Amino acid sequence: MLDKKYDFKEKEIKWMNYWNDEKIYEFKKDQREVYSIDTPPPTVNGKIHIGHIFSYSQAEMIARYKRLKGFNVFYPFGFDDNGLPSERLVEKEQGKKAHEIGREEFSKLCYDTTTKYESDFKKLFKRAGFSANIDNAYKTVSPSSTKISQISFIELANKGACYHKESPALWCNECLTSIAQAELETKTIQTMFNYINYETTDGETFTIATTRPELIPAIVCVFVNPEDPVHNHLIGKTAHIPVIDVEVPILADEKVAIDKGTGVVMCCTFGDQTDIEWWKKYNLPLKNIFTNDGKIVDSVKNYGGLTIKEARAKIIEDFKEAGYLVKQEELEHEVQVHERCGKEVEYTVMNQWFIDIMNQKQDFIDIGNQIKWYPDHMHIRYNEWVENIMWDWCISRQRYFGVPFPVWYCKKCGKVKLARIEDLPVNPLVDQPTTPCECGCNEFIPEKDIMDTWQTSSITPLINMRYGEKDNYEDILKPMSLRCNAHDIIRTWDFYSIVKSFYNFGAKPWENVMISGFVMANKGEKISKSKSNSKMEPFELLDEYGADVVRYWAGSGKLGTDIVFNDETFLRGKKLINKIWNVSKFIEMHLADYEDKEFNDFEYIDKWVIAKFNEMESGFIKYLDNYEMGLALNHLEKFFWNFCDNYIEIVKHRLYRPEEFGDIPRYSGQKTVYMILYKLLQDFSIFFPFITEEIYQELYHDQKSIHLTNIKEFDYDFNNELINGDKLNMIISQVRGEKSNNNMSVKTPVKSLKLSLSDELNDAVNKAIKDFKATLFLEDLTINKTDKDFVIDEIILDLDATN
RNA sequence: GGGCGAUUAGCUCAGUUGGUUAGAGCACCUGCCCUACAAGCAGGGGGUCGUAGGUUCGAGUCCUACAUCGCCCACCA
Repeated sequence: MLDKKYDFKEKEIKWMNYWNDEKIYEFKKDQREVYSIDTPPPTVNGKIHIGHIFSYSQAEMIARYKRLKGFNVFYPFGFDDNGLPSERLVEKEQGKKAHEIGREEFSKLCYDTTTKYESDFKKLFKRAGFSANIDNAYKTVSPSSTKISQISFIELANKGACYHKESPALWCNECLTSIAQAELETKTIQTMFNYINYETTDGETFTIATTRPELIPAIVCVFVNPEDPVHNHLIGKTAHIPVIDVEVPILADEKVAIDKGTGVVMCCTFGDQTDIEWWKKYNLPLKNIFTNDGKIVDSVKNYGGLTIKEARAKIIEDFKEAGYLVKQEELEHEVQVHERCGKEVEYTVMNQWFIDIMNQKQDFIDIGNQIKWYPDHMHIRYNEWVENIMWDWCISRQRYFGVPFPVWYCKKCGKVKLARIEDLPVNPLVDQPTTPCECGCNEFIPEKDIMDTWQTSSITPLINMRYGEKDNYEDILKPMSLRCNAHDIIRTWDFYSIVKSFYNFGAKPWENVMISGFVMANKGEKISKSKSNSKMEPFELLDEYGADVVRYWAGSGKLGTDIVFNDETFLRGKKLINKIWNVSKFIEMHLADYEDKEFNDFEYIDKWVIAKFNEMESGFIKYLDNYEMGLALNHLEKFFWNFCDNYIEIVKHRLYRPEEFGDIPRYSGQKTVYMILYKLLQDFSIFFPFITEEIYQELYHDQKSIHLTNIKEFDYDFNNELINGDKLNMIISQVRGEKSNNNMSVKTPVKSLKLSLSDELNDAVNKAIKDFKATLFLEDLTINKTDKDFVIDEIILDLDATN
């Protein structure tokens, strides 16, 4: 017997353990078609927020749907624990910077800390009813991931797709590492636009405008546009920069915007992207005046040793004092900052490893075109990113905790020495190459840098297929069926994965990409950036509402669309769960003597509701096939409430009173509720794995778990009853309305009802006459003919009846 | 400045390929404890579908322009 009230606290733990013990979701190769899901390994930075539940649940629902459809679902899980996010977490917890702790100890701390936080994530996802392989989660920093990551790297290097070069790169002087374009964010800052006078050596004064006067000591030339009538006569002259007392040439370039600032630009190596372009194009000298930790190098007179900000203030002061500062304007503009720390990025020139992006853009677009994107417009977003990218992918990081490059440099000739595949994984700081350099030298300098964390997380398809191992899944995971993630990492995870798949295999990594939205705390306020709000803490929500209700919220809404957190949706979910429980209790009550057997003598209303179910489920499946789990749920929910409020209200009389209606009509009702509840539970199990399991085990139990059953269409085709059954229900509804308008109970007897009906509807009413009369508490029915569907001519209520 | 999305009831949102009187939940109002459920049931009020044009027999839905909001990117001279 189902309990009077559903206690999610008790039941959810029970079924969580049951699924675990019985290995309900375990993957084993068999003859079934595989559906594989490449789910994002969460970044382990300590913060678990409701956004995790939201987008991960949506993919989880797809896993459950595909399982119900008969696929052998391969649903691995992992953690992205290497790299800067983990390092920053540890630095914060220790209150010390990595270099103060020391490389080895720091790495160990990172490993231990991430493992600790991962266990919280595992708990969370299990409690939320995730059917992924959580216990065997991979770590992107583990030896096996390291090995695969290094194999991938070596394959790229051997193909010439990956190169080592001294080149300008984006630099974060907070995190002390180079970074990639994808790791940038834009931030609006208030700054000062400074107008400063320079002079030509023949005595003409001209003005430049800059927001970054501290870069003046790095000036290498001045540019004007050759089309600029006011300034083009300066071209070819030499500019004298006061205060710092240097002379630089004045050159022409059409990229200078005449109407921006003063129309005269100084080029410093490097202040921005354009400076780098000009530096390459005109072969300009290099004046690297910043130290890696954001100070002016000592060799700069007067300013050496100052921080960038201090230098900015002092230079302005000096130019002002000398009379060269013409004016200052307040300016609000966007600057690029490092997404991990929010600090403005600089540029630096050093030896780095890069993956070729710029030469293969079209291939990346082509692969994007071979993948189906849900929703479709996210594909455009991907294309936009690829088209606008400006740098090769810098994968070197001057950090500690991550995958080491399997690389040494020959001490004698300097040549790059790659590790042999069979020797992987290697750590060049500890291990030595197993063969000498081509030049014969046996001494090597190890590569100290580690790889960008995306270099490894972009190969989750390879990690999932255990690439390079003997016992692998390459045959079933090339390509994987589905990649799912939120829209913030299209440009990183999705893009880089496509890059890697292109270089490693020359093929797409997945068939489909499903992009979920973001949870917003308020309109325009990302949850990850809002202050912690206990109302939205995942564990507290799970405690208060239970996993099924939390999943209801997560599964609502439209794919790819951001949602604002609101607790009305939780309330709605709570009501739905409660209703599922209650109607199941009702049905169980009437199945005490039920035996399932072949039966074809269904009552009219039973045929109608079976047809309604079929109609609903085909729409339901259509939504799910398009990864629209929110719309699918909505669709199912709508049917379900109608089923309870309309159909159950009709059939209950027949179920309660066989002496009045007969045993066979009662059996028809029993069979109908038995079959429909089974299918409803299956459909709902995608969203509510716990309560559906509880009811399923109590009432059906034909498999070890509802999550091992398959959905099949009803064999019955009762579509003929659809339209007139709906109309019959409209009549019932209107008569009930009449009672309600008279402030009477729905049980108020109807003394007399006069209807005019079409022939078809007349036929339907006759077939369902007993149900019809019982539902309305109708005593006397008169039917006339009409060419309309129906007209209610007269309703006489028994007004003396006590409510 | 470029790209994408959104704009529908007081609030949160549905509205499948254009087709009768535009839907749901919450909130509000009126009733109803009827042997599954008051976390419920039966009803009700409430919308010129962002603005202006256009295509069409017919537009919330298609086209054009504009406005507002959000996201991504570019813009550090």
